[in-house]
Amino acid sequence: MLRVRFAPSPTGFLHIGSARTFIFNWLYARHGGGTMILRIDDTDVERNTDASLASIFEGLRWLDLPWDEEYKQSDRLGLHRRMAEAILQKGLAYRDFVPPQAAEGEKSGAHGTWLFNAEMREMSREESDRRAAAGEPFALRFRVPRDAEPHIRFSDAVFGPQSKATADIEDFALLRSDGMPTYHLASCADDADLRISHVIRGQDHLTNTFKHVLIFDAAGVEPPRFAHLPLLVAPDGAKLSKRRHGPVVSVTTYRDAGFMPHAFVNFLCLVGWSPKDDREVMTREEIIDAFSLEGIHRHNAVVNFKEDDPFDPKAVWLNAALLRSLPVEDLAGLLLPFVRGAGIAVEPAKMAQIAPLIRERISLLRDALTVGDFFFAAELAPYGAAELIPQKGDAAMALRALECAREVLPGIEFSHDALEAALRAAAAHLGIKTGQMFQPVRVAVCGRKNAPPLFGTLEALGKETSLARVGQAIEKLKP
RNA sequence: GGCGCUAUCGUCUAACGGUUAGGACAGAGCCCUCUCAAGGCUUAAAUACGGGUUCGAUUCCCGUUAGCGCUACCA
Repeated sequence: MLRVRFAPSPTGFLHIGSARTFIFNWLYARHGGGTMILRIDDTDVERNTDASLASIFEGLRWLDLPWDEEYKQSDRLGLHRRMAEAILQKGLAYRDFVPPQAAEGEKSGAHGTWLFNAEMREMSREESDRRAAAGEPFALRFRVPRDAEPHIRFSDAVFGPQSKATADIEDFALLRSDGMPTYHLASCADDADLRISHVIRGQDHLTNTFKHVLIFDAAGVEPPRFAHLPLLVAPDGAKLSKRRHGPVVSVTTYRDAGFMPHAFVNFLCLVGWSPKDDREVMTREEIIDAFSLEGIHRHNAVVNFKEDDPFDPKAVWLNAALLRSLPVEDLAGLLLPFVRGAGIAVEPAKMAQIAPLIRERISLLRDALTVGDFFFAAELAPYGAAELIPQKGDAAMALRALECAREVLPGIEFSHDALEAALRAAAAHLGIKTGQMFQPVRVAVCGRKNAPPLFGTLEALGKETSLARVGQAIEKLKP
């Protein structure tokens, strides 16, 4: 039975590297007809926050990749302690009574890797039991079998055969002196209990895996299969971090800018994994179908964001491509809450008229606010009269064009075809090029030179607004 | 410091040991066109370095360099 899990710790917002780990797990589960489990690894009571937990759920729900089962480690502490106790009873762990601060000093003096405190490791069972019974606090440490087991080996589905000398593995903690399990213990105990078949996680856990293999062995459990993912890094090569890179790496930043969940998923898939052919724009089903652990890379990948632009250009392009492929009525529905969220009152019918005009001009949903600002604003942003002057023309030509427009527009139906016919006729009547006719009108109604196609724009704006803006433009041009 | 991992265009990536080292994004140019886009075409751009093995190495091995990760009673 294929069972995978994503196990975030609620110590910050959901960042894109974590999101990718979730996505890869989800894809692997769906590809193999398995079960996707969400497990909150909240054994670090000191650093957990409710806000973080909320942010993680918010981000994951937005991805729209539903999971099948959900657990929280803090509900399962009994299980963790039972496993710790079993390992202790087998003599494969021992109590360490050295207070954390004192241990710190001892380790910093060590050359190479600190391995263990001999006094604690070799303490008699009687003394250990007596001190524990007396209530003296202790951490439980794993007794790494350096003599019996010179090497620990496992085969990683991505990185291949892995081996490490036990002489290089320290006696790591299983239980803290407050009785809480450490990540290593809790993670392994839960993976075993939840019958996780594949652990797919970040490469930062690759070297931890030797410890985990040790724990599984000590517990007498067959370890799951491991697959480690290369890390997502910043353009300077540093691991993506919440602290250093801030909200640019938060999933909610993408959501709030108007990424489509699937475009975001599509982008993240392509970073660190490849379908091995030239496909890039893929549907969810295509990705599920193509997904395999063999397609995952072994080197870190850069998310190409900048100071002034937090989004990788490819992610933006993927999103733009997805928006363009949407039926216009769907796009209008997506745009509506974005525009309204900016405090602009707009009716669905009007949004439906605007959507096809801006759809090839926006990459993110929020771009509608800038690309289509003149549709939403009652008053146009100030612009210079010079903007109204067409190519190879002058102010007089602009004025004639606008006055002609003011004359013919009131008498026609404001539909695309009627507008086009009227304005082309006007150009012919004035003896100027169509562009020289259209450009002053465009600037008059949009307030800038670069804008969506004119006739549809006039239609969406309506007769009243269009004529008012043409009138204002004429005023600008009058001496 | 110790241990581990990695290395193809600016970025994401493809290439049974034999390819003019392919694609995409971003860039440049041209076309289309009422502007801007979108679309089409064209273009520039890479195997980190040094040794092997081999008839032949981006591909296999070793070394160097660089980067990253772990080295917590964090996860």
